Amino acid sequence: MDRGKKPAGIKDVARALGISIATVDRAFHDRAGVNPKTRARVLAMAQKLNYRPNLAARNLKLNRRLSIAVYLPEQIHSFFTPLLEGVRSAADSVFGVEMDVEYRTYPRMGEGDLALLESIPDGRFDGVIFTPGDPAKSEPVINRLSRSGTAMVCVASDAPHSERMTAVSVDAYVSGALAAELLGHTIPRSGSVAMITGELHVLDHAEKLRGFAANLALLAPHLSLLPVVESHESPQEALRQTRNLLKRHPEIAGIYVSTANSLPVLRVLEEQQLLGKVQVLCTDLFPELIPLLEGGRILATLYQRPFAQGKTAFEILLRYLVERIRPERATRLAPHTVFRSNLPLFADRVRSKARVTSALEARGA
Amino acid sequence: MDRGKKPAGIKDVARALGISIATVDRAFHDRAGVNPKTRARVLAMAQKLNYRPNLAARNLKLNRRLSIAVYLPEQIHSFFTPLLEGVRSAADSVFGVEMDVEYRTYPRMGEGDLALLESIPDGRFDGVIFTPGDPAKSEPVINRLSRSGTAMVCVASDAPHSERMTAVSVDAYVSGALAAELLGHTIPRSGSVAMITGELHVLDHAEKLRGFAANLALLAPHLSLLPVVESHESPQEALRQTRNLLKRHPEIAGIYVSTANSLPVLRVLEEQQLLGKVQVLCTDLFPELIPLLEGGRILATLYQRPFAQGKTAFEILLRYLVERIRPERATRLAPHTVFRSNLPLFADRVRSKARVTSALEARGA
DNA sequence: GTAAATTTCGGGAACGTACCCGTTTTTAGG
DNA sequence: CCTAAAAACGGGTACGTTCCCGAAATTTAC
Repeated sequence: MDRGKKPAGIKDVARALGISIATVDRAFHDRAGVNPKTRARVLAMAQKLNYRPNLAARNLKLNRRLSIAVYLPEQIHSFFTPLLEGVRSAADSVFGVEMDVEYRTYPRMGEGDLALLESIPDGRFDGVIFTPGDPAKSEPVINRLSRSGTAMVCVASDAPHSERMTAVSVDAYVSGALAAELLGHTIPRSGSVAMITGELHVLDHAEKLRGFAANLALLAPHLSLLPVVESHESPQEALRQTRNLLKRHPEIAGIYVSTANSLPVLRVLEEQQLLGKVQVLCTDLFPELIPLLEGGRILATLYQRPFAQGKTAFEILLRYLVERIRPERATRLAPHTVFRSNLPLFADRVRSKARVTSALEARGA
Repeated sequence: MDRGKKPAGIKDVARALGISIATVDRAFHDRAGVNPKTRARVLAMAQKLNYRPNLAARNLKLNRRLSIAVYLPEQIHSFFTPLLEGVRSAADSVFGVEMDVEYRTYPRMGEGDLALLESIPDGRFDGVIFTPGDPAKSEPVINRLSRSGTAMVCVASDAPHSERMTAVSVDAYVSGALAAELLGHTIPRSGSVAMITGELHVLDHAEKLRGFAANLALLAPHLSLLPVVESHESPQEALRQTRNLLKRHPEIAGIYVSTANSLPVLRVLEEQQLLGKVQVLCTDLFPELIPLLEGGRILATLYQRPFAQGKTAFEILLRYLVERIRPERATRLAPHTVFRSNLPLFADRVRSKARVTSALEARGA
């Protein structure tokens, strides 16, 4: 069906003024070689006739191809797989823009990401979506590429002091704050709570701690915060530290695990028969967590919506590349609080774990 | 920047086989007049050369224009304004597809929506996004338009027994379930809770009740559910009913208001000095709710994410119109649980209330 | 005043695809 | 084996835009 009068094209404007198409084109694009008066007349007529450039024709003629790189870690699988799917989903639903997307992965954050970024020559890509492992060390590369005109988009993590164009992530402070408020609401009597995190020198984790501590004091004054436990994302370390924590504070009323690596902590709680007695808040969602939520063994998990992060990052990047609309310095998504009752809405996507392939791919769109 | 080798075009395939472009085109489109063997060779070569149709060229040649209607109520303002913004946002970020979008609004659900739909001639639009007021009464129009080839997309509400293509809304059952679980977690002692809804013959509200009742029994057996209160979306009725409720059950421990029209209920609670003592859960987010959440007077609100609903609905519709990808029968979004601590992430969008204009608009994209 | 330099403009090709129309090849029928 | 009909295929144009190149108009220089 193609009802609806088509808006005026460049040749309609030319005909209305009795001038050539070439001149109208020059006027529209502020190119040299057109009399200022003529230009004014053209613009006025364009306005009057409601001129709309036919983007299909423009793209065809210009034949511009966007070149985009997506470099992500494979670990943590349950997080970066859906994130990548989000990027793909957004990339797949682009029509009318020719582009090549190069997907690459590396084992885990901090292992090879820097080398991968550094291998990008100036001007090779129009945009790069990536997760900065060590923000400080990444800065030089990010700045170099940014200055060479490559739009750098951080996702899941951030390098705020670099010259990246924008960053998409979940608001970490709010995650921490939410955890504090939830524990405050669900632990009626006074008691003490603990936070188990990954590495505090990772910005996100530090932010979560800030949010947690501040809001615990504010919204749950009956709860006291024990010293933070850093697991350094190591299962052994997490096991040891958690056992230590529980030995020294057997009366603990709540635990907030602010990293997705929560399984070791949960195992210790399980073996000490504390699951269900201690209020536990986790981070992110993966298959092992589902039965625990369903059984009410843990209160909730703060889902960082990797799919939405990937999708959003790509949309923002594309919008900039096509329309030169500069995004905000950062986009902070709201985490989803997943309880037992709303779990079914999230569990489906998590259960179907697609594999991350390290292949080099390209697609047109 | 336009690095990246362009994929094979139709003429590359033709040249590789030593045949004409026209024949390749016929083969690709299953048109008559091509030898089956030739067709097979063409398809094989296309595969081998990684043929990708240039959508810009195709669109230019076909010159198809999509015609889309978006018919929404103005009331409830705080909900449908962002919903419309979501639609607009999605429509604005479409490149390479020429389309006309006709936005129209009517005062409130049930007032004029049916007439508006009925006024659409067969084949006038490729797709329609709308909110069915009375599902049963809307069915005939929806079916007529659907059969005539118009993709009908329900948003915010649904007409599940009609032949609409798909529907986008928040999962109402889960909303109710979530409310039950939250009250269960935050009310430690046994007590009774009430649900105040709009109209139970509206599918959404009935679903919320189902979810609430079922999960209250399951997850919060210490709470008993009082008879449901129907406010019929009338402020006077809501005031009267709420006063009545509180008089008969002064010991009430929690209230779940499952309609966005929660202000009358809150006013009664305020005047009886119960705000902060009774756990209150609301629905949706509007300016008046913000200070109440900030002050901890109400526990949380179940935000139905109108912006996301609008955006999603448009994306799904466009995807179908362009790529003929049929969506699921329905898309159920997860409501956001907005507490005091994560309120800032939502409050901004709510505070800036853009006006809904009833103008007829068109835009190219 | 004329020639040269400069500005302003128009003609026309090309981007990759779809499709009309005319030409060639194959098949059927006697 | 010839003819006619049908099937298979190729040439060429158009979609709306961009942009090169050359022509025309205008300004500048002497």
